[in-house]
Amino acid sequence: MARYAPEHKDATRRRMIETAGRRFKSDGFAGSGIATLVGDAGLTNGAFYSHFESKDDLITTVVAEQIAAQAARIEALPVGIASVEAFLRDYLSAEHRDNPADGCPSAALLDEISRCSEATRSAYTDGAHRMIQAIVHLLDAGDTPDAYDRAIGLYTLLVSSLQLARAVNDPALSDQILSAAYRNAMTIAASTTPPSR
Amino acid sequence: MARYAPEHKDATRRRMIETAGRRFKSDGFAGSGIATLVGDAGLTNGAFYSHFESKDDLITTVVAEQIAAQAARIEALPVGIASVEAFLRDYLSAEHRDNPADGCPSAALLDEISRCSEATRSAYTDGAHRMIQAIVHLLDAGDTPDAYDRAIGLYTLLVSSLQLARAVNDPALSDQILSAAYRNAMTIAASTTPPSR
DNA sequence: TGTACATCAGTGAACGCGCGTTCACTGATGTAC
DNA sequence: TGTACATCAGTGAACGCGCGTTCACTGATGTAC
Repeated sequence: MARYAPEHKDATRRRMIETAGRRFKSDGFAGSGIATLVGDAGLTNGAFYSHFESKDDLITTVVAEQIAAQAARIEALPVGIASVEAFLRDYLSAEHRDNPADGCPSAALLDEISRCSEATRSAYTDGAHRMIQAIVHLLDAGDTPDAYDRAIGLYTLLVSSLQLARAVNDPALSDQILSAAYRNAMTIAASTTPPSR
Repeated sequence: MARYAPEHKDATRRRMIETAGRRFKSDGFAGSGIATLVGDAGLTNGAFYSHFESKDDLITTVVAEQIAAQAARIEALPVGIASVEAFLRDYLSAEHRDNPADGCPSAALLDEISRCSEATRSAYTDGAHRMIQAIVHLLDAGDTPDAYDRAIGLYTLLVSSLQLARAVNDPALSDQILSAAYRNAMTIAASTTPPSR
């Protein structure tokens, strides 16, 4: 009865979500047109609307997917300060700064999200809760209000440091922002539990 | 010879820069069209190009103006930890969160700036240097590398906390983000110099 | 003081273009007989 | 095994619209005489 195996259309949809994630993180939501998004996935214009209701539907789907992936990455880390250090080095690397398409969705898109639809903001909010929870666990400081505050602080400090390092034109300042962020993040991470070194 | 006093056109230009600053901070660069920008200043479409070369020229002008104003606000603060505290409370207030048009340009626009022209990024970079310098002075911790790192940390922590508080849909989480930012900012501000309370 | 003129800030219609979205269609495939 | 058919993922042209930008113009004003 069905022409293609049921996985076929699903695979195309997943490919769209993946390539759109990369495109949005490089060019922003407003800067990414349907023709480009669909072309990235090797399709043409009209195919879009058999996969998504609208551009906003794609944005919401991509935001949910991207932030969940980022949270999952943190959940997969071993607990403890050594692991935090390794994560910070990776997050605050020049490579991450120079490749937004492969990187953290919050750093690339956070201030655009506040201008998005309620559906998109809800998707982001769910992801933010999960992300904060994951950082609390990573810090291994118990489920205390203080641990929450520090987790939120790490989250925001990292996101904005990457944004600022990407915004400025001066390579020396950009590098300094990344290394300052590392030290400040360690200060916050260790502001109750002392670092292991 | 001249029809109007020379201040007349200058005043219109300044009005455009001011209203465009507010509009950009609410709706983003991409989300603000020329017709709207010019309408905000009480003009019609065609008047735009006798004041600015292009939309990008306006963006660059506005970014330079906005970040300089923000830096000037910090430069005007009295030095010391009590002053830092007062500034943090103001920056991290619900009012600032809920009124992006009146607020900090970095919080509203930082991740869009990395996608702007080199001219705009240069304007922002100049402002960022000045801002960091102003925070170093405000912290009154000497011109040491450590003071620089802490100043950068405060800058990024504040910006992203406001962004995150604006992005999330959940009022309780949003409030928590602001109060967490206050504590973490104080931790960074005081990470060498202890707070006065 | 009154009139003709030059200036030029601002008007508003028009330009080509790319946007998000729609839709009649194509053609590769699995199924039925 | 071979042929006719139904399915439906994907095509590509077209839609109205708002974008950034251009330009011929208007009309309020200060100056010249």
